[in-house]
Amino acid sequence: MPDRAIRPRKEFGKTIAADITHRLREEIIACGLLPGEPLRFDVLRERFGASFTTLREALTALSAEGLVDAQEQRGFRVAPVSGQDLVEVTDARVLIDVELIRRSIQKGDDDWEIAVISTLHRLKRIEQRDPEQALRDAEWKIAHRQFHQALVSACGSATLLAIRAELFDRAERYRYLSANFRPRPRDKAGEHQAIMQAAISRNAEQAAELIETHIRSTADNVAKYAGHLLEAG
Amino acid sequence: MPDRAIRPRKEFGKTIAADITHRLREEIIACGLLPGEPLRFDVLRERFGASFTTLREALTALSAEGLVDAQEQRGFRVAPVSGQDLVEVTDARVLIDVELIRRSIQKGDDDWEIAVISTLHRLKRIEQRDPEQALRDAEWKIAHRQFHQALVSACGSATLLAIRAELFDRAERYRYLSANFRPRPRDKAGEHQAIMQAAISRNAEQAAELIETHIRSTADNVAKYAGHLLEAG
DNA sequence: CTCACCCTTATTTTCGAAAATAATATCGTT
DNA sequence: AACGATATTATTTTCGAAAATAAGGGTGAG
Repeated sequence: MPDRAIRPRKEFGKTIAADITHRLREEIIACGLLPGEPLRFDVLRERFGASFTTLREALTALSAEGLVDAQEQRGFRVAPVSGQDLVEVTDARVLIDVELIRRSIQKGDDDWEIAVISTLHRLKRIEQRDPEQALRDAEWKIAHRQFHQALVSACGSATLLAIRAELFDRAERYRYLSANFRPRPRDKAGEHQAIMQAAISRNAEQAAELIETHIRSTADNVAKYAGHLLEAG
Repeated sequence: MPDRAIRPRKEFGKTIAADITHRLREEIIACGLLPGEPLRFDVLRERFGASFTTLREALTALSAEGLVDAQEQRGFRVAPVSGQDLVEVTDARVLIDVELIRRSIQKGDDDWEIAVISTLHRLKRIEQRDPEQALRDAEWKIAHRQFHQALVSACGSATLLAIRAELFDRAERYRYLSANFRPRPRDKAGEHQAIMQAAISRNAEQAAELIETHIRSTADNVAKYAGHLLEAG
């Protein structure tokens, strides 16, 4: 494996640019890079071991996703957060997720049901197995994302799924941002269970209602306990 | 104006990359670059007079907008078209535009009404003034875009407006693609007039219905008269 | 004749130097 | 001291050469 020696870092994607895009996205979502923080090339160059132009390509891609803010001739910075933005992202997510879960419930086949059930199962196992938080969080967040992804995966529109994925990422960043300030959520396990049951029993109206409540209550929680972070910038 | 001599091409945006992104977007939408066509750097370099990396940045941005297809290690090509994609874009547009026009009707102030009325007025003037087609088309398309933009501009969500704009561009490309094959549309002027009236009189339900019909009938027309172009790619 | 392999060519991808621009500090004038 | 103009520094942006990768072509073994 001589490649490994020559170019150690290329875990995701075939090109370095795609890899860096992926790593930067993860860091921004997890607030390892804080909202509003300037993204200077010198710093990024050292941190990610890539050249100006490769970094520039990654930042341009993330700019289109709404995670990075490009200020022409004055560089890039992590996209700032705000109460207004949180409201917009939440509203857009409700609009799209509600529609997509309706379509998935209408079109979903056996494989879809299996995906919904198994991703929820994994999520619950993680919640039960390890009441610790540190290790749990990363794994839980992946499982959580996959469950919600599975719910809408049968909607039939790659276009809307791509838009949904971007909005999910933007919302996830707010959850990370507020994670240290808000208490553990009330009964998320119960909510997920109810959503799964409504979906599998093909009760579109109930599933739509539950999803909307789920998304909005999470956002409300963020706003309630991290409101002080949303207007400073 | 010494800048002009040193760097002739920078009409849009402050950076060359932003300018090229803009010009490439226009050409792809207008099908000056055809769906599926490979975008080789040698060719683009000569055509746009920019370097590899600058072009790469532009292509990356357009890739995120769905107008360019990035194939890792194998370059870029104009995003292909298909019947499935047309259906998805149309569906997504209906979902979002219908919602945004409802919100605009609820929130729109005097300035919004003025924008709707005046953009429609301009559109009608162009239609009446110059029954020629060649010159009309470019101008008409701009006015048409601005009218539809005005209708939803008061919705209050920059997030959803950005998503809407991307979908509009993708749909516009299909209209260009089919322009040479389909007859002049039936009564677009009448449809626009009706939409404006419903909006101004704050009849949200009627406006929503008219917009949906408007979007779907345009897409149907494209599929009907340019169907043969949609599966070759 | 077919297929796998290596070699050659075409193309993309990455890099760091150099140019362009913005930010900051310095200085002279009022 | 306050202000504006100018020089200095910091940072971004652009470029084309060089490295990496894919595509194409030919050769020989089976």
